Amino acid sequence: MTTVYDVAKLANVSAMTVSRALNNPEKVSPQSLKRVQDAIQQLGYQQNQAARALVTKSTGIVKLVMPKRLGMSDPYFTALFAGIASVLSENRLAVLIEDELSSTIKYDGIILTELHDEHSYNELLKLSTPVVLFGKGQRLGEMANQLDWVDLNHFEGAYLATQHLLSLGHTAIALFKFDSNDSSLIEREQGYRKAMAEYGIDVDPNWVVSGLEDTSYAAKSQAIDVLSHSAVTGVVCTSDLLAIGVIQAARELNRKIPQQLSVVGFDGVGYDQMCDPRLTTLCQPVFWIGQRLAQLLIERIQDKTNDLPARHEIISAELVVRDSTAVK
Amino acid sequence: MTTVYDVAKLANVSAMTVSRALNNPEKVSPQSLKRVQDAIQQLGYQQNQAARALVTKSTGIVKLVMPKRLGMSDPYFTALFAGIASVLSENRLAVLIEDELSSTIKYDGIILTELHDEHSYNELLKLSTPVVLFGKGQRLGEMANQLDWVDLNHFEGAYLATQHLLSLGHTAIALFKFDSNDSSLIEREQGYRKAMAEYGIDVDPNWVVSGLEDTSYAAKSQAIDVLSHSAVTGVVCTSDLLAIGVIQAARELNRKIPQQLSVVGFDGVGYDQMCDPRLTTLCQPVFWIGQRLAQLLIERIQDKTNDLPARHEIISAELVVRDSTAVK
DNA sequence: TTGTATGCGTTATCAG
DNA sequence: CTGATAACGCATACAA
Repeated sequence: MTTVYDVAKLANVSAMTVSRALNNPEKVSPQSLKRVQDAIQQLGYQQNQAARALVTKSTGIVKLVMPKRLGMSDPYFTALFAGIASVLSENRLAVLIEDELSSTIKYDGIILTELHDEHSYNELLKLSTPVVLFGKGQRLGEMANQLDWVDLNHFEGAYLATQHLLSLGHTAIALFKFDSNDSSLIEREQGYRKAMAEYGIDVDPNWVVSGLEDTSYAAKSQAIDVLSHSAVTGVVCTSDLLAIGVIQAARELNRKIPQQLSVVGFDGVGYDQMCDPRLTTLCQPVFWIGQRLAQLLIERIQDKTNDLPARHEIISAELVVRDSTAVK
Repeated sequence: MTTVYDVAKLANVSAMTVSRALNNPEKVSPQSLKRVQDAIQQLGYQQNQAARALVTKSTGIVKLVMPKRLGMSDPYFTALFAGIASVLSENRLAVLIEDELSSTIKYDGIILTELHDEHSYNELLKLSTPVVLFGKGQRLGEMANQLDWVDLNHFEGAYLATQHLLSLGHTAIALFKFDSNDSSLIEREQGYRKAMAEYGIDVDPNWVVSGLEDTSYAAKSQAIDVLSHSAVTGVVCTSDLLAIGVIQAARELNRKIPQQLSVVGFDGVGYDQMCDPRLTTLCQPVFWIGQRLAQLLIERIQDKTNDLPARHEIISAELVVRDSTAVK
């Protein structure tokens, strides 16, 4: 293994100059710099991260805690990961994925996609490491506001989806919610209700279907029920999977989409692409969200002053109108 | 930060004994061991990986090179990753994901899910690190046989899928292949042809549709063409996405599934779950494949003798019969 | 601008 | 079975 000393010898400088050339090139004379760089080239020298970490107490590694349910092959988190990784690798940081907080591997910062409870939060504080949350971490209450986070504008998203159907002349609009004790779903329901209220429509309790598993089958069986027993002509779903289930139900009931029933999905990652007819959906910029998560973390890692305030970013989703919605 | 010296002082032993207690407990007297363990408990001591890595030249990190196209949110690779991570974390190894071979972070071993060419292979040899391939790495030719790999039995899979349709009385069976210069698709076609030959059926060239993008839309438009101009009653697809496209085409042509057309998918990860009717598919044990990849790598990392032969595992997929296939 | 001495926390070596 | 010492490769502090 070639070390700074090998490089130093070849470049006719001291090891220190090599180190500087690597970390603070501006503090080295152009001539020395050039000689060092040539030597590095020639020897194919690579910094030893372990030695560097030992003395700088930094690792070049960012830890990403993915939700446990990720194992169930979710395109959403794959896209999120891709966004995170893209920014991190630009900054020469590696991503380390684990499904729990504790581990023996050290890291410079951590991105949490799911913060279960106060217990996790306390562990987090013990680590005293830069951290960014995906989602408001609402279950932490006030504590979450002291941390950086990036979240989707769930309220606005559902509002836009509902307004889209309303503007097409629909009035009997159902909401299909999958089960989650995450506040994001509460906000989506609020967005739906806000839009309905603005159009002066009383929401029939039967229109709001909640507690669903997030699968097309769960949505399908519920949708068959709702569509058979009510005059609903539009459905807002909180995921594309649910929307696909509703479309399957409509097919079984011989309701044409979009002529007799309009359906809006939510997420726009993966599943919407394979729906027939093409799904109108609220498309989340998941890749971008991942990038922002990474960017905020990097800023915090690089912040020496330690007085960076907590930053909170709320990102908008965009309604992509395709073939599953039409005028009533 | 507490170090071995802190622990040593508290346990009334030397730092060396602490180190031994951690790495070779059997070489320490039971009394000392107990005192050290207690001290570790009490102080909440954690090994400094960087320092350890510096001297042992090991990192506790396994690198996983995912295909670049992963960014496109593919449930297949998410499942594969989950399998890999499960085994690795059991062995206190962390997973580091990157999309290219080179990086400054050191690692103990590497799992490659996509080996592009000889160039990559040469880089690999320079690293002289334990490596396991996902897939035969056929494009490396002979070289691949010197490496460990795990692959699916593509031939058998396609053979089983085709045989299933044949046993249901179908004779005009099409094959939908997505575009890939990977040998796995060649093998799948061979499996299809073998089954057809065994039933004494001549394959009509029009039945074999290749060069498709791996999307439901690509399959749909092609399928409309094929189904309109031939007497095909069964379709074997090389992915679930293609199968979904074929089903969409059938719907558009008013062909009932499975009464008028039987369709078999391939993969059984993610997309098959949301198909209507439920998709008969060749289900790959992707999670298990991931686990095997990790296991082989760990064995190679732990192998001191350095004379472990290259191991090659070929894993079978299982035909899961659901509602998209029926007797002719 | 450059170089020297020193230490980061751990384990290998070798002596006891 | 145990301990003293050196070394891993790099960067910080200080001196030149």
